[in-house]
Amino acid sequence: MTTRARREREKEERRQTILRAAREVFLEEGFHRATVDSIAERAEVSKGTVYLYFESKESLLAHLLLEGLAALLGYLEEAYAPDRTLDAEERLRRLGWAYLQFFQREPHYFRFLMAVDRGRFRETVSPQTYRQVLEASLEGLNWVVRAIEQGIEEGSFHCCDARQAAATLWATLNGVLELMAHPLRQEMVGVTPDVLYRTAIETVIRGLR
Amino acid sequence: MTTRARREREKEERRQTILRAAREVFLEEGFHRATVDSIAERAEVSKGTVYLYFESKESLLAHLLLEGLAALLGYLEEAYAPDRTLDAEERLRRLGWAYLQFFQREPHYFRFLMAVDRGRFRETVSPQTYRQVLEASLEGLNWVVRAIEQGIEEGSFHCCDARQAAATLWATLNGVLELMAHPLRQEMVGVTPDVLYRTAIETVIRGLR
DNA sequence: TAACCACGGGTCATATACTGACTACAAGTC
DNA sequence: GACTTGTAGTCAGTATATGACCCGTGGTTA
Repeated sequence: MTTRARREREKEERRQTILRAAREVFLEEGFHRATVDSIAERAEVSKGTVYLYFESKESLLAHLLLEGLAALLGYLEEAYAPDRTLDAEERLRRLGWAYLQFFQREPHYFRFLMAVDRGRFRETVSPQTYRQVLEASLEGLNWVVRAIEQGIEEGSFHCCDARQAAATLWATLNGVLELMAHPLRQEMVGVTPDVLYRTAIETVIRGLR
Repeated sequence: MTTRARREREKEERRQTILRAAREVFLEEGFHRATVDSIAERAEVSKGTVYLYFESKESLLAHLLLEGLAALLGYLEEAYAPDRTLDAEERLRRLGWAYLQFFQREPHYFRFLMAVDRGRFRETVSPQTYRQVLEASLEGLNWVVRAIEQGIEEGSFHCCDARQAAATLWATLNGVLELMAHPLRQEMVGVTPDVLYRTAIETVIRGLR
């Protein structure tokens, strides 16, 4: 039936509407102060409908996080290009660029991931959700780790703890992205954000040689 | 309830989807050959849903016509500006311009009105629908009639049958609009459509003086 | 001419989606 | 420790959508 496709489309749209509303309310109020009623109201549905699409308030949070991370992972995997042969430095540059892309194209997800991962996140969600989020995050970092390990094997990077090095790169880039959101800081630094971003990547790469 | 507004919006959207589908199918197949099943399919709903929103196949046609005419009447009334004082010629120019606007902004309605009003329309619909459509059409023409009568009263137009003059203007403009849809004819004439349109209006007005 | 059949307008019992008043309970307040 | 408040989560009731079906019409064949 032609109808089938349309109905599924509409269902997915409603789901997304609810997720978007939840994201906004969580960002504005924080998870604890946010109420399911206000999410429902923002999404223009009844509370019952929210529970028709998501089993609990926490699962709204989990879906936001996991879908955001899934999107990021998509960007990273494509950048890494596992089935192409690229040298380690090239891979790192591409991964860094992908992260910037994610930041620019999915600003909501990015902001949300950043906002959630501070404060008492561990106590907020079930151990299960916590584990899933942790695993997805690690999976992201792993693309970077893999590129660095490749560089060590190839002899172009000096020997070091790859995970630690990956974390350094990640933290560095976060710092630059954070700066992008603050015009004042940007002006203080006096460099356009993308030059700064590129410089940051190159600096870390040089440090790894 | 916040929900209320959204639900009414969605209902109206569905209604419009069905109307649009009906318009397309009627134009492609003609009223008789068109089937309600194919309209439902195009609108991605079941036949039952079509009958939930419209009571019959004919009422689909009637709504398309009457809503199209209502839109046109809106343009005309605004152009005539009953509560402002304008001279007759200015009113005619504005009415002509409004008709062009309608043609450009509501091409679907325009095409549909043109297409339906030939062939065996009278036998196709109930006398009731026929009367309503006729009345709405006359109401449109009446704005033109009124402007011409005003010109006669003011002494700027020579005495004539206002209705007949209005029909002349209308037919003239239809001719130009028809031409607009045919690039070849346009090229033959060698004048840009809006110059032609303006000329046509001015010619008729001059003829009325 | 009569028997048949395919088509398509219109119906309605059923299925799906949505609602919001309600319950239960946790966290504060006196 | 009783009492209030606020909110996560439930469910009986309602609104909306579906498509198998009914039935008349107009065309076809014997």
